[in-house]
Order: sequence, then structure tokens, then C-alpha cells
Amino acid sequence: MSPPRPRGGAGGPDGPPGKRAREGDGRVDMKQVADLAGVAMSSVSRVLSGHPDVSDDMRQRVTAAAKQLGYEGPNMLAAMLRTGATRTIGFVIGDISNPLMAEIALGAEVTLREAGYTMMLVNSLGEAQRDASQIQLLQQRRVDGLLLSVTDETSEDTASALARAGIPAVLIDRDLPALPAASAVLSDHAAGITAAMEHLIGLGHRRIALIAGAPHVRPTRERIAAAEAAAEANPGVLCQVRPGAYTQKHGADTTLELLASGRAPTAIIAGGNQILVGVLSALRHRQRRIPRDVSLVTCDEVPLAEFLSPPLATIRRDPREMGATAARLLLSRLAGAAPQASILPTWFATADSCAEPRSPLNDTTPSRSSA
Amino acid sequence: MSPPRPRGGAGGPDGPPGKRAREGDGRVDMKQVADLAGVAMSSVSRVLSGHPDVSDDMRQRVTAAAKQLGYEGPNMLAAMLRTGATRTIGFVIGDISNPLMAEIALGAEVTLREAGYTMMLVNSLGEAQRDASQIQLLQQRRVDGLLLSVTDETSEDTASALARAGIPAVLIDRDLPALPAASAVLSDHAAGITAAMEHLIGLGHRRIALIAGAPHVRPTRERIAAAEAAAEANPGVLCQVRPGAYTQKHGADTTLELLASGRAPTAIIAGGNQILVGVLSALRHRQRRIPRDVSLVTCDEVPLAEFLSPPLATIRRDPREMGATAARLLLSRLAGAAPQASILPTWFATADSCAEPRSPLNDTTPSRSSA
DNA sequence: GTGAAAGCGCTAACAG
DNA sequence: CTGTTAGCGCTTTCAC
Repeated sequence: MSPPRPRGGAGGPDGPPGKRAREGDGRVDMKQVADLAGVAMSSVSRVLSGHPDVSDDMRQRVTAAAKQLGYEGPNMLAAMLRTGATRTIGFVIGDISNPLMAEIALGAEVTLREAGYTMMLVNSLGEAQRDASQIQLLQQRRVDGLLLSVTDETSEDTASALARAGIPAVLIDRDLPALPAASAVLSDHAAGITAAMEHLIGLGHRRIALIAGAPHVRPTRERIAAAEAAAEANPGVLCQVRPGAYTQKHGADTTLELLASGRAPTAIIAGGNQILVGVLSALRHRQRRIPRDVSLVTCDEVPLAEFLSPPLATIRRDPREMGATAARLLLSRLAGAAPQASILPTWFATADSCAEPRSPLNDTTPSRSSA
Repeated sequence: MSPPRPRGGAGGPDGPPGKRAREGDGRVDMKQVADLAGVAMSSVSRVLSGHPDVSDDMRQRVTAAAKQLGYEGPNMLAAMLRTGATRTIGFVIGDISNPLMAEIALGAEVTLREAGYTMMLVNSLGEAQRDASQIQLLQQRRVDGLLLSVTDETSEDTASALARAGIPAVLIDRDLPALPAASAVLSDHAAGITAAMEHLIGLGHRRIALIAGAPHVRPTRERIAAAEAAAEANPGVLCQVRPGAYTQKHGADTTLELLASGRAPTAIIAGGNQILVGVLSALRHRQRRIPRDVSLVTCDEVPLAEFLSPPLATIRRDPREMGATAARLLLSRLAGAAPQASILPTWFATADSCAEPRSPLNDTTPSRSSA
């Protein structure tokens, strides 16, 4: 904060040999350590950075001087400017308040921290525009790498921001056409959806709705593809796919619409936390009971789901591990390795929210009369 | 990354007048803009930083040159080194996977971002040691300010790390004896707890347990104080206070212990998200029904609570606003204002999880036999 | 194995 | 209003 003051006239190497006591901002710098130890700054730098070609004597003198002065280590800002490496990773996340995302961020942060990196977290709040501007921001801050869970894989802005930035990136459950060679951690959504569909079909369901999230992100696409494939593999099964948004509103509106239709589903798969809340409130509003009137499966674990009555069948994965894996992938890229993708499993855990449909061939009568 | 190469002999102002094409790392720097515009670097700096004393002509020439070269703005690393300000805020959080914390972080990040600051997020995972080391880390990274939600207000390590760092800080629902003059956002826990206690007492409860969290943080202390005060104000009411940890295990263990005692409570207040999960599983395990066998209140909203049966009475607050307020407080401190505290409300929203105790004077019989 | 020198790219006196 | 100058504190050739 304090403006740099020009020092008298002693600019050259002819400075006075005694130790200069600078009252600057109280912080000890490397030069002071060098002076006290009677060695060159470069030697101090070598010792501190663990350079191999340093004599034991040198190492000791420098260490002692540093300790004596209470030196707190190199000014990272100066080191960053000099080397261009910030040991900082930028994480562009949709919304940290989503528990799934929060777990991913936690896993990533802990892993990065262990490797000496710090994470800058920026939320894009589901706005593709913001993804791009956050990427640009992080580029300006010279982050060494990027962890990306963008809002819209097809956004031109995002693609060009990424291209301009030219920073190693790891995609988190995203598939950017513009960045075909990027590293990525991917969930095997198909496995979970397929298992859930087969379970429901096995119970006798023939009309199954998938209320999916925002269209231009990988989880939505993968889930839809898997659900449709499962339906096609089982003649007579109708899969009603409804992409839209990862919001409570989409969950609620779509559920109401489905219930009101002549072909109401006997089972619903909610494609995310928020969607689930909407589905539950719509079902309650229409007084449909689970699983008597409709069976329910949700994607991604959410804290209290096990205490709902009935407990919810859930397609699970390990988000913290996803974050840790993403971090590892990025670290290995920064260490020079080639980009690579890592696929993590999802699995279906059934529960009492899934049961046989009341009347497999004719189950349009609700539990109570409705509009 | 590329090592700096000494430039021939052209060090002084007598450099060749033509534009020098540096193939460095492809990035345009301010000097190139200055050269192309035929002005001094300092003028470019002034224009770019919006300095008032700049002629229109100058502004235009610089702007044009910058655009022509595709200049991406000042190298923030250099600016940071020079000015000492990083426009970065460090957030030491217990655990971002806690939805309450995540909301706070989101509120803070969005507000900081609007003010041109970026947030570094570090988790301390409930270990006081880590709080201290994270603070030190952030200090080394020269953050301009700190947002703190530390694990243990009494930790010596944290106190000394903070003292050494000497960085403006805003406490988030914490009260550090070591930092009496810090800014803080505080929740008025007493209001919510008092309202809940009075409601329970009004229903006829005489033995109310508060399963509180970790002992050395403000929310725990405030809640305990308010609960005890409410009990004392109502003769005949026994308040069973059980501090411990913000964990599922503490919630479960304590609930089991309370249920097994001769003086089992007729109402329980769970002091946090995680504790709630423990309480619910213990109650389920012992086959106690809510609210028939025990009434339940929880602190801090959690996504699916409204869909539990019965819906949970909850002491609420607005965590996103807390984060935003913390950010504002920090920004105003950085702008030179004196430290100040901001108190945000909490309120009690009752629900069917609270009812009259079955038999106010003798209600030790569980719904079903138990061990 | 160690030291001297040269900047990284920018900002802010200060002088004109 | 604009240019010159002097570094911020460190790392890294390069020569010895």
C-alpha cells in the first residue's frame, strides 16, 4: 500500500556494506537475508527453492539469517511476476450453493491445496455470458489452470474466451465441442439411468418420465440418451423426456403438465436436486402419493432424502471424488502430461419410492379427484 | 514460463523508433502500446487506469493503439507487485459442502466480484490447525482482506496467524477475543431460539434438549445462552444443553443418550444441518415418532426439510445475505472505513414437527418397546 | 558452488 | 498534461 520511495543515491553495487535497516512495511525481504548472511541474493533464492547445487555451509548460513530476521518467505507476487506461474487454479462453477457442486469444489480444493495450489472460485449463476467473462477474469489473473463446469457447452462466447485464454483446462462433466482435446472428469450417467430404467420396467412401469435439466450440458444429454435407449430396448415402454432447466420450477411445471396429460407417467426420474424439489411439490399439490400413484427416482444424493417417506431411490455418484480427480487431472496436465479423460461411475440405489404401478395398463385414476 | 532474454544493447531511450516485434509469449504489453501510440508508458497507464488528467487526444491515441494491437490490459501480476494490492479476498471456510456455508460463500463471491475482487476459497475442514495455516497461506498470497468463519475462536494458532498477517478481516458469525476490533456479520441467534423455546413451552413442553454444535464458536454459545435464559424465565422448564460438534454423530449419539435417560426430553432442538441428520436417524432407530413422541426443531434451513413428514419447524436466517453483508463490510474496511458489526435476524417458523407433549408430566413411555 | 546483472511489466513520484 | 525515472522483490542465465 505504501508508495515506493526512491532510496537516496545508492543505486549501484557500490552500496554501503553495513546492513541497511529499512522501515518500509515491516516485512523482511530476501535482500536483507542475503546481506545478513553475507551472501548474494541468488544464493538465498537457491537455498529457499531447494536448488540441489548448494553447499551445506551456505544452506545453514542462509537458514540461520532467515530465521534470525523472521523472514516469511519469498514475496509470491514478485515470484509470480518473474516466473509467470501463480500456482493458482480458477474454478468456474455454476452455483456453489448446489450441494453437488459444493462437494466437487471441496474435493478439488483439498487436492489442489495439497499440491501447493490455491483455488479461485467464481460462480456463473447459470448464465453462459458469465461463464465467458469469468474465464476472462481468471485469465487476467493469470491462473495456471482452469476447472470448468460451464452452463452451456455450445456457447460461442465461452468457446472464444477459452481459446483466447489458452490455459490448460479440465472439464467437469462437460463436453466442449470447441475443446475436443481437453482433459475431463466424466460421470457414467448411462449406467445409473439404465439401471433405474430397468428396475422400473421390471416393476411393470410402461410410461416413465425423465424430467431432465438444461439441454446443453453433458449430464442432460447422457441421461436422455440412456433413458431413450432403455425404452427402445423394451418394446411397449414409453419414455417421456422433458429437458428444460436445473430448476425447481421446471420440475414442478413439468410434473403438473405430465400429470394432467392423458398419458401420465407411472414413474418419474428427477434429473437433479432442484428438479426434485419441484417434482415433490407438484406431486404434493396434486395429492399424488409415492409410490402408490407414481414411483420416483432422483439423480444425485441430497442430504435428507433418506428421511423422506418413502425414502427416495437415487442414482448416486461420488462428487467429492470427481472434484479430486479433476484436480489431479489438471495437476498432471500442468506437469506436462497429455490431456486425458477420466470416467467415474454412477449407480442406482433403489428404495421404497419405487413400486409396481397400481394398474399397469390403466392407471390414470388419481388417488383423489383432481381438476 | 519462458526465461527472460537480455535485449541486445538497446536499454536507453535511444531505442530504434520502429515497432519491435517481440515473439515472447504472444502477449502484448504496455510498452508496445506506448511505442505504437508514440507516447510514454506512463501515459498509457494513466489512460487505462482512468486517471482524470489526460487529454482527449491522448486517450484516443492510446485506445486506438491498444485496440490495434489487441492489448488485453495490464498484467495484473506486475500491477500487484508494484502496488501491493491484489484485489483478492481470502475466505477461510469450515467446509463448503455445508449448504449454509455454501450460501454464504455464494453471497460473498457475487458481491466481491461486482466490486472487482476475486475470492480465494480455502476449507479448513473443522481443524483449527488448518485455519491457522490457511490464514498464513492467504497472507503469503497477499490477499487484501479476509473473510473468516473459523473452527475455534479460542485457538492460539489462529489468533497469532491473524496477528502476524495483519490483514483486514471480517468475521462471519464468530467472535474472536483476539480480534476485538474486527468487523463482523452476526446472526441474532437468540431471537430464533427464544421464539422456538417459547413456542415449545407454550405447547406444554417442560423438558427441552438443545443439541448444540462445537463449543468454541459463536452460534453455539448464543443458542445455548438463549435457550437457558428461556428456561430460567419459565419456572419448571428444564433445558438440557448438549454442546459437542457440528456432526451427524454428535446428533445421533446425544439423541440416543437423551432418550435412554430417565429424564428424556419431550422436544429437541437440533443445532445444525448435520446434527439434524443424526437426530433423525437416532429417532428412527429408536422408533420415536415426531411429534407424537418428541417434538423437533432444527436450526438453518435445509433443502428437503419441507417434504419430511411431518415438515420440520425451523429457525431460519438468510445465509446468502450474510455473505453479501460480510463482503460489503470488508469492502468498506478496505476503503478506509472503521470496523463495524452487522447483526442479521433469525426467525422461527413452526411446523407440524412441534406439538403438545403426550403427557406433560409423565411421558417416558415410548411408542413401542425399546431396549 | 556462488555472485553479478538483467529484467518480469507495471505504477507513481517528480520534473517539466 | 506528459515524459523520465526508479524501482516493487524475486529468479535465472551467465561467468567465474
